[in-house]
Amino acid sequence: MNKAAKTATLGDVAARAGVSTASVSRYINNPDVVSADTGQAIADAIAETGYIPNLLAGGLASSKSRMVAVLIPHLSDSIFNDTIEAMSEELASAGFTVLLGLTGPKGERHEDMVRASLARRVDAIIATAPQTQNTSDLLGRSSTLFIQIWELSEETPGISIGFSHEDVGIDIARFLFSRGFARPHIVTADGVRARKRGEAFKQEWLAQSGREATETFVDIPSRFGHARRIFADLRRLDAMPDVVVTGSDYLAQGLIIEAQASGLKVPEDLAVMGFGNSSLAGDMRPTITTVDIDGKRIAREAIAAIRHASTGAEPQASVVNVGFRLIARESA
Amino acid sequence: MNKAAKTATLGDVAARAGVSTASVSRYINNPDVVSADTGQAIADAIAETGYIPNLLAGGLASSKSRMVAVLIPHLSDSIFNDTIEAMSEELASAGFTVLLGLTGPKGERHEDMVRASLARRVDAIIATAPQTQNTSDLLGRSSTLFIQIWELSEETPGISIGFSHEDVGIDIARFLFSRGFARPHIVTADGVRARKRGEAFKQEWLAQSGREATETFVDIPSRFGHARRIFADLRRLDAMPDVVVTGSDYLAQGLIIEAQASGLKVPEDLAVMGFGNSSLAGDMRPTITTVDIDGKRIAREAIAAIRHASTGAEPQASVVNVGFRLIARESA
DNA sequence: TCCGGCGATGATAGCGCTTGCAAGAGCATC
DNA sequence: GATGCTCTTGCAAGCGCTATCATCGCCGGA
Repeated sequence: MNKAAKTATLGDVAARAGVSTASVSRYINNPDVVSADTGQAIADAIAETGYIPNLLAGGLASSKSRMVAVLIPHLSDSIFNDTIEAMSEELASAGFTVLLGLTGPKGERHEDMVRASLARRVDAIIATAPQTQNTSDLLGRSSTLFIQIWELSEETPGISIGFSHEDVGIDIARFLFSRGFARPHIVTADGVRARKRGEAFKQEWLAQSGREATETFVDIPSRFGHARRIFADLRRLDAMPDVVVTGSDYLAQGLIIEAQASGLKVPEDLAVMGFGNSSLAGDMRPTITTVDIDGKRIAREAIAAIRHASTGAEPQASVVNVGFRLIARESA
Repeated sequence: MNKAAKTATLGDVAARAGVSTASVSRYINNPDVVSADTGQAIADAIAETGYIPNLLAGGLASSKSRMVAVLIPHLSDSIFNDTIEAMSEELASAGFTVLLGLTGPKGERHEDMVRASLARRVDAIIATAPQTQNTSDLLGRSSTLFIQIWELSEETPGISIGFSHEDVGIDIARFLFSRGFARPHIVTADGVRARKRGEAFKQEWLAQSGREATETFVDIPSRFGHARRIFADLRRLDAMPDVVVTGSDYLAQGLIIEAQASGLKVPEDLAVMGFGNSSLAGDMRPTITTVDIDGKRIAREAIAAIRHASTGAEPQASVVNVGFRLIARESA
């Protein structure tokens, strides 16, 4: 192993196999188009030289980078993690490389990340946040596919794959009402989606029960660490709610722990609803009633869209609704 | 916004600014080397054309991609998340793009990811897993910088930035002994690092107390969901331990919850030690005694190493010990 | 006045790959 | 035996940028 030796190039492989670089390139990208004999010769040459394709060069030449940017707010306690994990695995097995962009809890760095992604000439940008005015300008100019996930948005250019947050709010309201709860309190994170769920929930609750639900706001994201303060706020309410609706399983878990620590029983004294069906939800004591989002499905739809776009065909359905599932467990 | 228009290139900007492409390139990569006048002209031209550099082309030409691959086992319930988050932010602000590679809990896809990273000609690969025989061959041939984090490894080529897992085991043993615990039980994940901590812990405990610690093994990674089974196992032991040592705060949290659910008080009836100082550790009830790893520090050291290597200088210190800090809280 | 030196700029040869185009080979058809 | 296909292959022109080298003023010192 001569460490100083320059890495082998397509040309080296071609020379060794006694064919043209074009054939080697064809073999690598689509083995079937070369004859069996040359194919074998090339395969041998690749093995002997330890050739590793240079995808920078390949991307430049073909103007297809086979890279996809995944933009999310943050990593820890994130309700997106399961989706991102599924996304990353599906993308990898489809031959795409994932560029990770953390945009900050409030999307402070969203535009920077979009810009960086465009500079890398990614084939698509998958983001949990919508396009902003600035980013649409950028994207419009480059015609890069923009896929917004966890959302159904008709307005934004590009496609969106997700579910209706309004419907989630409505379903939760109906579910809790049917379970006989009387004084729900909703903890809404300071973001568009959570607000949509919150509004829909409150309206539907009013429609069902004729009474108003109470509400608290928290900084985005809804995380475990917020629970102490929120629980303390709850205790200060005129009437303690009988169920609290949260925007993430992490926060739900936190509230359950706080409630128990102060002697309340969950769900008897206080019930709690989560959101996201993170892996912890089914393992918590009590298990957490929550809303499941099918991350794998979102990932597959996203890849299908990327594939479709790369054929040059006209964009098809620009809004894909993957739905959600309310999972009734012990906590509410 | 003419969507069909080809994206502007360096040449377009140069033409518009009335300078050569070389000058534009210089301006972009190092604004100071061009005169103020041309600089201004170029800046205007860039703004007018909406130019976004093509980093694929740039990387090809300079053979510096300014991309760094970050390879981790998985995303959810991961003790690495805080480190990765820090890493990603530091890298982004240093102008690097992060390639995310999920290698699978047992590193099933480690080699694939290394190969993909090399094909992208990343400037460095940062991984939590060590090089394997196959990957060293690959890396040796390409002379790409390999940085192993969360580990101190003299053997592997490349550099490693982390801490001594043996020392962690020893410190935990001493700490628990000094707190007066008598029957520790250690839950060891099925991975090299956890084993190192486990062995060191057991030896040191024996040395301190003259008695053996009991041990259980779990599948890697140590996650929240394992807690039920482990706790059940604990109850079946001849003598219930008075403290259990885990490999992650998630698992520790799970055990605390199980213990409480079955009527035990933590730490009075059963104490629990975590590992990693994830954000939840300080917010749990009771707060979790754990070991803190300075993720930001690891990130900064990694970037320093990448910077150093890119100057072409000889590799400096190949093992950087960032240490760790045992944080005594309520759970043990 | 002349020359060395220096800062700023342009011309240009690649970086390693992809792909349209053309050409050669093999073969069935009439 | 000529014609027209299909299947493989090679040639060569880029893809958009960086970096080396040469050039051109211009200033200070001799």
